[in-house]
Amino acid sequence: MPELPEVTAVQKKLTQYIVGHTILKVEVRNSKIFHGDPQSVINSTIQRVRRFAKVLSIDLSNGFSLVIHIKLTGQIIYRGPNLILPPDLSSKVIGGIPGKHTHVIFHLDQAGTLYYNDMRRFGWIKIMKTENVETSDFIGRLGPEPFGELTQDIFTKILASSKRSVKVVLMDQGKMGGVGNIYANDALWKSQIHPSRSASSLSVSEVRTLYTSLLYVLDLGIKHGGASELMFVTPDGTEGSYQNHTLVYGKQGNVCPRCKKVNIIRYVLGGRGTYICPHCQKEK
DNA sequence: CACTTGACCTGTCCGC
DNA sequence: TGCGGACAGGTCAAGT
Repeated sequence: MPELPEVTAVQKKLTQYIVGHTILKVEVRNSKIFHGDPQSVINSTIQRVRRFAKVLSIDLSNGFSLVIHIKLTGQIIYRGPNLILPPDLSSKVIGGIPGKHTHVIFHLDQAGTLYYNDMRRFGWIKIMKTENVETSDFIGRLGPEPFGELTQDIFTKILASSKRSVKVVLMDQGKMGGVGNIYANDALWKSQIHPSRSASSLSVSEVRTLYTSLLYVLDLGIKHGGASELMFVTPDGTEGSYQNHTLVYGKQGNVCPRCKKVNIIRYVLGGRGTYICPHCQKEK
């Protein structure tokens, strides 16, 4: 699911394919997910693609930006003269490109096309002034990011200030930006910390271990190009491979890869699937 | 104010 | 074979 590593993979591919290209025409097929006047981006050139936690900002030459949150099933697919979706990945794009889940199409120069596909329509695209992106509704409220402002010291303060379960705090975008369910589960397993424990109850050494583990699994995710769960693909149709390397996420019933004594179990915490080794991760 | 739960969606999977 | 229900999880609004 699109978390920091997945959105990073999209950002890299978009940068590679669309920077320098000009938007000639915008087709909005579903106005519910598109906010702003499409006319305001016509004939502008794509300058850069930034990422804020799980959100992308495509900055244009005319002072506007396209801010995109792909949520769970959003796909940004690029097709150019020499770059089409590999046929074997068509099953990853439910409904086809363009198809019943294609909500916005950007026609670029040099015969390039950018499709926004989103089966569950949770994602959104907003047009706003580039100067307002960082203080906008969602982005302005984001907490510090791993590999960014989230130092171990700040991480320690965040956990100490909340009685909520540590997993919920890791995934709270207002506390820290970019961590979702897959990497929260894996970081906690690697740290041998039970996800339901109160964040403020962690010892100094546990917090240190968790910080290191979080950066480790996120970095591993980035190296694998993200996890292609829930139809995640990058703009050229390539998939990430972290789903084949998860530590506990989705592994219920498998023996714990560390202690090899008991099986990984799944339970629900904060309304989300949560995976632990009951032997390695004690609740108290 | 801190925190929890349900809603938003639709394709897939499972049991009957 | 078909159908109903559970499930997937990022975020927000409504609830405790």
